[in-house]
Amino acid sequence: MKVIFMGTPHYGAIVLNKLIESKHQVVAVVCQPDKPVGRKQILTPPETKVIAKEHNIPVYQFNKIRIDGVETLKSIDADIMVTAAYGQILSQEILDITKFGVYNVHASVLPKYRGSSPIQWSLINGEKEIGVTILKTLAGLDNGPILLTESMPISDDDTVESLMQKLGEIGAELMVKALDMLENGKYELKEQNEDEMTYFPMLKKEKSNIDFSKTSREVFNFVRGMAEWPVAVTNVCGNVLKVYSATPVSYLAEREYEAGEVVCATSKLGLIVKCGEGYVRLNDIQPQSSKRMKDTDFLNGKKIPVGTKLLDVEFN
RNA sequence: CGCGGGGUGGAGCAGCUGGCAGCUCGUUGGGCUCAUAACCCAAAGGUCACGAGGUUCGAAUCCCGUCCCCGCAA
Repeated sequence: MKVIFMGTPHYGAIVLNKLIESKHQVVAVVCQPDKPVGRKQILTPPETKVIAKEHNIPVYQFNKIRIDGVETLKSIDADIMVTAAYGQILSQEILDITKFGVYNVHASVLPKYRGSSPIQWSLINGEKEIGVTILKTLAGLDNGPILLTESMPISDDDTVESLMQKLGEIGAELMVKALDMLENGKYELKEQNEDEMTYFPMLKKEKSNIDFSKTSREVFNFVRGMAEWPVAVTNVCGNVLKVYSATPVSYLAEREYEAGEVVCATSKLGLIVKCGEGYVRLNDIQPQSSKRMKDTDFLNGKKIPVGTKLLDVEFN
């Protein structure tokens, strides 16, 4: 089949690579415009664009696809459109352009975890399983009928990054399979059960404060779910501390501590904080105006008194 | 010229109202302990980002220029 691929970041790139390897033909790649990255604001092309160029596939980058993309897409001779983390909402007009319409790879077992950050939310909520769904895109949000689903367990070692990689690979295979099925006409679309639907919004920086009144396990999950972006934060003596990793630890405290109080801060043991239940060690952190480092390194240069209360960071 | 922080032994930092380069950790060697997230002793390791720059009797510290790193904002 002739496929128009729409996707932007790494997760999409995994799928794109697989499609290119398959017997199907990727006739065009659509991705978000190049974005200025970093302090230097260097224009950086999305990963999918780079791959497309390597394979001499035409690339299209629309500012607003529903407005400036329609005519172009219509002019491309394709059977189907495939989306994988594209980053823009498609209009009904676009959904109708190709014979088979649009199919999407979503990183959850729908109808659970609709929304843009299923991997992150699955981690934050402490799910034991996650998966990939191939669905037909309708006008609504991740609500189309399901073609294929595959689930996999989440382990304590998993991070947003590792899951993205694994799910990207699973999703890539499923998508190729889906294209085969569609081409052969042997497939069945199953409507989603709206009663079982759950939806989670985009993550926000304003909601990145760690709530230490939760259990150490919940803090651990929150931190790893946020680790890629926007990164969990807490306020240490007036300074923002980004936390990339917090692991539950057992600790013998000399006295009772409140949730959010520093229980131990030595360069041997690390930075240990009391939670609503149990303790966590903030072992991979980034102090304000500084680089990412281990807690033990941080404590070599900075002394934090035991009993210091970690507060919320205020965002303006 | 978006705003701000910073470049000091392997790591993280202090020193910056000029005057012998310091702290915590790591490393190496030795000691103690049934044992340790423990402790004791000793050692190695730095042209203080760069500039045959400026000021000075003297600069890590003050001035000038350059480069690099980081946070915020996007």
